[in-house]
Amino acid sequence: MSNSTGWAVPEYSAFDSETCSIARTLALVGDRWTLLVLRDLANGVTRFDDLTTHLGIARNVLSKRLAALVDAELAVRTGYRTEGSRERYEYRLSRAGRELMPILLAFMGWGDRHLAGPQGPPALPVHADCGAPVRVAVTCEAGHDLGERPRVRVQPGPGSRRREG
Amino acid sequence: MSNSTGWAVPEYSAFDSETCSIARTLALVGDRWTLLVLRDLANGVTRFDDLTTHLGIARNVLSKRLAALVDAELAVRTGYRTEGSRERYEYRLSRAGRELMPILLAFMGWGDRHLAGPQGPPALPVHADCGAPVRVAVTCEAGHDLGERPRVRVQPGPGSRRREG
DNA sequence: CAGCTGAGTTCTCTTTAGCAACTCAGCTCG
DNA sequence: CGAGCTGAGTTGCTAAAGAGAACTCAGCTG
Repeated sequence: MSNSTGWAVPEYSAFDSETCSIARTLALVGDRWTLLVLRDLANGVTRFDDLTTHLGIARNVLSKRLAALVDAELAVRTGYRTEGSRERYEYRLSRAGRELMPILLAFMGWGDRHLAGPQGPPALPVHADCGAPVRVAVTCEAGHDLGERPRVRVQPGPGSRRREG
Repeated sequence: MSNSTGWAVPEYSAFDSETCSIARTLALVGDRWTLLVLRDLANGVTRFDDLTTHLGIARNVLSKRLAALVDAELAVRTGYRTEGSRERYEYRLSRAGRELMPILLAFMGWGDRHLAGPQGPPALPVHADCGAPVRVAVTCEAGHDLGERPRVRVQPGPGSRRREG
């Protein structure tokens, strides 16, 4: 397979699409709502009814998404109790779930640069410890900052699988 | 609104969910296939039939996704001609589309860390200029590397909008 | 001019999402 | 005690999106 440059690509298309880490991650969080649910969990909106009203998601769909997140161990369902009420449940990010933050921040960065209105970005993420604005950067092990449109080549890794069929 | 810690969150839920840059970006690329299409475009799989066979996406769905990407100016439809054939079309990432790379690399990094099999990651992204492995990092303007589970607080930005209703 | 190719469109069927109403447990109040 | 409230769901119906296969269509070759 080649492209219009005639330049021989190292046959990316020869490798299985679903084995890719992007595809595998999207299988967990790549539906229409999950990343927004994770965003809200990260921002302290952790209760069922709060999530439905803030997101505008249908209750049955939220129910499924939360169950899937708990199942994938990206979120944890824990009991809480406010006085004068029985025990209720809320959802909090797990360790693995919090490690999705760079993905959310990457989305945020792109949206801020390309989709913000004239007034500027709707939200500003800051380092909780020092208060300085936060950004996502692509760097290489040689110490280069690859900038906004990183020139990246993808090589087959040890876990690569050729496409069947 | 509060959470089980009793700690007063600065009312994230008071702000409109759809105004968020994450939500806006997901509105463009947040369906089941678009990010995988973008991944393939980034890796040189640029033609309709190649995309259908590599991704396993239905042709009508791919058709819609590509049209949406062109419409959003994330991809460009350009003609090419191989000798002995009439002009055909392929899809390439636009400037804005290439700026989505950090998002794809963030997905890849998470998947590599959490979903790779025993053999290791399926693919290795390297800096096209120097060949060194590439990674996504979250940093703050004070120069801190926030690590894998960045402690980030979100403040209302200039373009924030309170939730209606 | 018959057949091939790449790039789609059209049609039917299944899956997922959206919406509204209903359930259910335990709490408070009269 | 029983009525009503609240948060966290479930159930049932409709609407939209995706899967799969067949069909179209333009221009090229033999």
